[in-house]
Amino acid sequence: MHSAPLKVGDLARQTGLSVRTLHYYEEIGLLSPSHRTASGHRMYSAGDVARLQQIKSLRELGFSLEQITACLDKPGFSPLQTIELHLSRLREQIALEQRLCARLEGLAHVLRAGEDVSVEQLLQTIEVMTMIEKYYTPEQLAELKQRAEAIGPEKMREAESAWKTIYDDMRAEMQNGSDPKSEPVQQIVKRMRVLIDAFTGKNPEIERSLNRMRQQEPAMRDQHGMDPELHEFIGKAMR
Amino acid sequence: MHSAPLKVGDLARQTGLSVRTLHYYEEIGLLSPSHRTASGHRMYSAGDVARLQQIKSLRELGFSLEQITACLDKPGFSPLQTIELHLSRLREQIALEQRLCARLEGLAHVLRAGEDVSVEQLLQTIEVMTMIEKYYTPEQLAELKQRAEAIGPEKMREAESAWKTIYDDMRAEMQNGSDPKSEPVQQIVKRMRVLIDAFTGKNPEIERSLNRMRQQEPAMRDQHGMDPELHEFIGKAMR
DNA sequence: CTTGATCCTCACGCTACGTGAGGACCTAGC
DNA sequence: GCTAGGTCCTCACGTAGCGTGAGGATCAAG
Repeated sequence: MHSAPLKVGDLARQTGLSVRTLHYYEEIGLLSPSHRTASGHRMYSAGDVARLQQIKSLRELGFSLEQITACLDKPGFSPLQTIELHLSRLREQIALEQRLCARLEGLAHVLRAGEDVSVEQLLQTIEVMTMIEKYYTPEQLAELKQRAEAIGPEKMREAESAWKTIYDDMRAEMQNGSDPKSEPVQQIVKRMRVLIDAFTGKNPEIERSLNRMRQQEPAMRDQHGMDPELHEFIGKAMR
Repeated sequence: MHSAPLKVGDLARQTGLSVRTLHYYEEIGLLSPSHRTASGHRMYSAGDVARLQQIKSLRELGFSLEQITACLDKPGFSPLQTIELHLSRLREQIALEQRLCARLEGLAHVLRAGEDVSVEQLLQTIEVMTMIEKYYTPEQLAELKQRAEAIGPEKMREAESAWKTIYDDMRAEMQNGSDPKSEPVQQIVKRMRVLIDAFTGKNPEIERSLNRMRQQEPAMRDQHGMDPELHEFIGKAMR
């Protein structure tokens, strides 16, 4: 009536584990076969198989072999507490990975937009992203992301090139020796206003964050071929 | 103008890494200090520091040290593809962990309901849960879960005890020798119907799954003190 | 009796470092 | 010049959960 004891290979096939795994489980005292033949071959009884099933169940729940050993061998063991601890850690890890996922998605998005995906481009994008995350609150970032999706990628590229022409025009005015308060310069400032409002959504908090970042991060300016004099000139023009 | 080279301890403090980590990065050829003193002390230049910053950025994105080495040292390297691969694996892992989380939550929920949280209780609950997951499709499980939440835990416990009295009453009828088709037995069947409908939500798919499980899993019956004769009797009564 | 499958133990490999051990070097104060 | 405390060096073992051989014994079938 009782099933015959199994050899390692048979048990391995039956459970889908490897022979090495069963050896290891014995090595750490988690599952020892209840019998050995005279020649030293392991013989697993039905009870051993049942225990292995339990081990597999607990493994699928993500417990470590050490925890499983404690759970199965210590008599007064509280599983609920262990599970809750395990759960809290798992939830934390998921939250962490989701944040990471969001960052990677953003990164992939940016890289897909530009065609050159060199390592330098990657590293600079990362740098910009971490910098951005430093200056904006998570809520602001969510708002920015939402607005970016509403606007669409073509409009984003248009804005990108609009900034370039604005900088070119500004530089031309500066090299002409124009007064920052003069009419043609103020016209360019109006074009900047439109773009900035499109970016910030006229949210004053976001505009403050943007200004803080522009002031404190010299690396940001280099991106668009911005030099200190031009920066100074634009600063005057915007007042 | 250029910053002085740093010793390991200084670099470690500056980056928040450990000295051992920096030693290790050199060991695997990821970051070697560009100079050593005559006595063998490592001296990290500003360029080394910059490279370390890049390494840190890529590490925060979850890349392995081997991937980072490849990324930084091979000239023709496509980051986008790597990131997308990384992303897909990460998303898969998150999905896996979320399923695991749901299972652990269900487990914790069941364990909190009953007061005895012994290891046997835990293992039996796991067994029942995996069995349930085998017979119902994920959509059906979601439906069941939703209904369970709508009903609330007290009603669940009421249903639990209602089942017990139904089994008791049925057993009494059986031991009285009643005909399964007789009026009092059919009254009990009606009470069963109500409970089953409450569980299945009158969804015929779910009822089919339930019947399949009841037929194929003898272990399920033992839970409520069900024996083969009683099972047989109830089967006749329900036709 | 041979042959191929299976079994045994031993032992190194993997990741990304932590944690000493034992000894050389550096800087400050005396 | 000497000492003391801090910092540096290399070497080497430990982690979790096995994978992957090496080299040899045992088993079941023909």
